[in-house]
Amino acid sequence: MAARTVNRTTGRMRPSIVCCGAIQESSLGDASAALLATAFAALADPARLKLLNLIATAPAGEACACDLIEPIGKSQPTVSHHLKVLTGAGLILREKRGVWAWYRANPEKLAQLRSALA
Amino acid sequence: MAARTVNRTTGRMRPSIVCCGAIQESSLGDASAALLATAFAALADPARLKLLNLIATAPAGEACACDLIEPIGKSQPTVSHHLKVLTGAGLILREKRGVWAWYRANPEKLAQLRSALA
DNA sequence: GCAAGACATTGATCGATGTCAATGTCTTTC
DNA sequence: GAAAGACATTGACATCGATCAATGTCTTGC
Repeated sequence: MAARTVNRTTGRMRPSIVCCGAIQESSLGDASAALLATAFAALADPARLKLLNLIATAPAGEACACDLIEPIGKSQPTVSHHLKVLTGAGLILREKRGVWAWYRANPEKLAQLRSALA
Repeated sequence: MAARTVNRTTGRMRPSIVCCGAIQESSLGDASAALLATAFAALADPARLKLLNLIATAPAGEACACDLIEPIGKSQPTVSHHLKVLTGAGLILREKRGVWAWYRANPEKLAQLRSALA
């Protein structure tokens, strides 16, 4: 198992870290597997997928927490919990503005997970 | 919420079904969210990510179950359970050949999940 | 500073899930 | 057909996670 592999198309060296093509990478390590599993676990819930969808498709690319409770159909603490899980996984970013909390999607993290499935 | 959207690059109509760009799609439905959540749940475990990695990087693109127990470091029933979860999610395909069970990755399903994160 | 409102946190409950020992079901071989 | 071996299934247990009511912590207006 090589610590580094050569990208066949670019010819450049590609370090065998978590961020790229984890499934196709040789010998996925314990730490990498745990990190990826946590990220995918954040997506393994219908309510969180809906939240991420609502946030990603919101006008101006951001959504207020106050507008996310009704469409989810769960209690305010439950929605807050799910938003915390998504934030903790790095899938969404939180910004407190006055009394309100605004969330927007994190494209880099989504791209990272996408490439992990390559 | 539009039932159909137009792909900006191709100009062709794109049906708003589960398979493509679920996160960016408007109003993710209950059924779609549940299906996607199940698929991501199958990836939300380090042992299963390692199994998928081992299978995807195996010579000839397939791996025998007998070769997957030792690298995972779990009991045989546990590994069998994880393989069943991955198979049930459609991420890997099972073929029984004589006494042995051979597994290979399902590229279509992986591509489907990748595009759901777009 | 007090009341109101927006989120977050806590504590409790209950179902889902990872794990393994024991056992079952096939297939192959002698 | 009996024995051996490869996986799968079952049952039991412990842990994790989703959910909500109650409560806490801020910020904003008055």
